[in-house]
Amino acid sequence: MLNGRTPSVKDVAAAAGVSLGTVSNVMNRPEVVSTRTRERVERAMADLGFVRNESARQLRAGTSRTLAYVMLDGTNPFFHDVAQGIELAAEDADLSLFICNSNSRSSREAVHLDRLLQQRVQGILITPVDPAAPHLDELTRRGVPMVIVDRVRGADSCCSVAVDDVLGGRIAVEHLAEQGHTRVAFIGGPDSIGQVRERLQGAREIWESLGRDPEDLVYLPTEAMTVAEGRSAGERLAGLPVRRRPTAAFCANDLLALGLLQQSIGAGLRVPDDLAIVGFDDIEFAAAAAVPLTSVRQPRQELGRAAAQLVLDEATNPDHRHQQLSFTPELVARASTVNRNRKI
Amino acid sequence: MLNGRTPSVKDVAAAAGVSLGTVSNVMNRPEVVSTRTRERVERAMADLGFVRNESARQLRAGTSRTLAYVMLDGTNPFFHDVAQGIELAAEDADLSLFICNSNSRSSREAVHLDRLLQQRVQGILITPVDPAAPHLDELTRRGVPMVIVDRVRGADSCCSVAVDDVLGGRIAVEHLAEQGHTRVAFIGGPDSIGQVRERLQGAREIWESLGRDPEDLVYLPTEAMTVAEGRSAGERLAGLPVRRRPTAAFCANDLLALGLLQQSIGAGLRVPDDLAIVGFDDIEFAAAAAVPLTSVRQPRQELGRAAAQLVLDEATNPDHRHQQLSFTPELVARASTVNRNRKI
DNA sequence: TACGTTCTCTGAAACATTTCAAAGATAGCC
DNA sequence: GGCTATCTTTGAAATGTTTCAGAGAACGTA
Repeated sequence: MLNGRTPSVKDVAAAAGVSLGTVSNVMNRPEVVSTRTRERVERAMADLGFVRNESARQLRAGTSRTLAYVMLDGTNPFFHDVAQGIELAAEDADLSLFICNSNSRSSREAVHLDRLLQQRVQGILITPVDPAAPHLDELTRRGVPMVIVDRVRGADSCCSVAVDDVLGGRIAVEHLAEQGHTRVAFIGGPDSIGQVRERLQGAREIWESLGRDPEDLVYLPTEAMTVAEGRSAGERLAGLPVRRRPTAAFCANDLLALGLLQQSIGAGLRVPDDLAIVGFDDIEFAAAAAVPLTSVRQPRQELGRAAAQLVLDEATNPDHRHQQLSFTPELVARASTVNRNRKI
Repeated sequence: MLNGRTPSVKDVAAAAGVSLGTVSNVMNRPEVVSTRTRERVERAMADLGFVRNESARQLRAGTSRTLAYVMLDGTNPFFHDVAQGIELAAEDADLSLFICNSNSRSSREAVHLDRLLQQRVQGILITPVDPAAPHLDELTRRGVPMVIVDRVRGADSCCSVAVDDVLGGRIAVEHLAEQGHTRVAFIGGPDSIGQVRERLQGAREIWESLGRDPEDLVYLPTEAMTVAEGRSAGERLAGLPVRRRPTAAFCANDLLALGLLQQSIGAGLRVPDDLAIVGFDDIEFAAAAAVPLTSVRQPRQELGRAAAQLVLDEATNPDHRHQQLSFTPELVARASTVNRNRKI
């Protein structure tokens, strides 16, 4: 009767001598079926090796059991930590998580979103290439719950979860100023990235409020936020005339900072004595660097978890209101800025 | 007529004044429909904002458009590179990739597999916690194409893709011997992990074939393959009496090596002069470490790509034969073992 | 005009599940 | 035994797509 097919509820029903509806009840409302019947059905399922067909379930029920996260850059561990936070929240809600990676390409992002729409996922979490991209509006227009992660978006068109990047920039540079540095580099880019702009803004704000000369906060733009770009920024830094050369650098993320650190040590500089370095994100490899990296910590997992909760609220709560959650970053001082052998 | 529902083929058909079948043809066999009609249908789709319901498609067509990868450890960038390779191959075949993370927990792995079975994915790629786990047999018994990545499995029960770990162990230790080291540590564990055993075996083989005393190859077992365990192994290493203390360490992966590197430098050792270090995997952060890490490179993306091709072959080719692909690892020598200021 | 070919299009059946009104069984009570 | 209330089970309808046999139209040819 089965001839090789994978068994369906119908087969289970036949084997257990009950109707389709009863088998469905055993799966979805076990409390309404008598213990005896339930056991017989469960037995039949096990014997036949029945596995529920999720497509059919979803088609009829109209609702999927998955969330999706479209991450921006798979090579940055930061996003994996965010994903891990989402995964934990999804697990609690008994949902699966679909992880996609746009690799900073807007076209790839659009392809992923289209497919997720086809899958009718319950909600989409995304760290977009460009928060203003029209394909994001498309989602909200369709009514798909969406939360922007680690970016913000104008108006209250959707929920978002981020860290106060201006504050992050302030505390990083404040820390460097406290360590006695009078000329500081800001490394990051391209400045189409909102975070870069805001971290720089925070850096400038605190710098000026400390009464320092704006000229002494040197902006070294990069093409991307990668280790390789960090190294190249290090070379440019080394190329500056000594009088103009900063004694400390604030990098817009940890990958840049690690690249800078590597290049500097390779060039014979002592960190932090010749060059102090602050990163951003506090990824695991920051602490594990040979000179452990001072960094502005974002609560990565917490970010993901909060985002997941917002998207679930939007999906299930009829009087959901969009929120823009902002977390507070925190400075983690390590050896790349603080020299233990020197009293400050 | 739509009252808020998301539009279906039926709505498109009505709007374009054609039948259901024609709309379906426009999507799946555009060549059989006349240009005029096709354009009218496409117009209607765009106007209504039609998005195909993947569940219904899959239910009827009986086949999904997704592959899945169950990775072992989301904190190790190695697996993300493998995933990236799979993703590229999937993209070529116009499939989506579902990435799950078992976090080295067998129970979590089983949950993911069960869900993937429900989704009727086309094939499963997996780096299993335990290649002998019965829930893997279950998959093959059900006829779901499966490929083991970075592990091997007895017999020819399924395809697998891996690197020759014994060889990897040999070339790592051979390199250290060439650099003049006469006492070497092997750091890795637990030895329930096949890789650890094989890399150690390779190390021992070459060591003995070079006529060295087995006593001089010191095995320092670890609890896990993490940065933290690498640091702790460093402490144990430092605790050995000087006469017994190795001057070089071969770590079973790069995370261990990075931890060891960090601990060693923190303790004032010079790398490689006081301690040379070789890692395994050649993750991106290996090259980016402050003392760039010598490592045994696995072709990570290639591994993923090959695995995806095997699983697709199994899914589509009726006379598919299981294969055990083995890639050749390659030593990448960097500053953690080779001192530029010293002639060898 | 009649006929065969080729090109388009149609509409009903099938996929595996959930849902729900209603039927049936069981038990308690007078 | 008859009645009601409660607990179980049933079976048909519905979900949105693909498939496919066959109906129609258009066209060239004899």
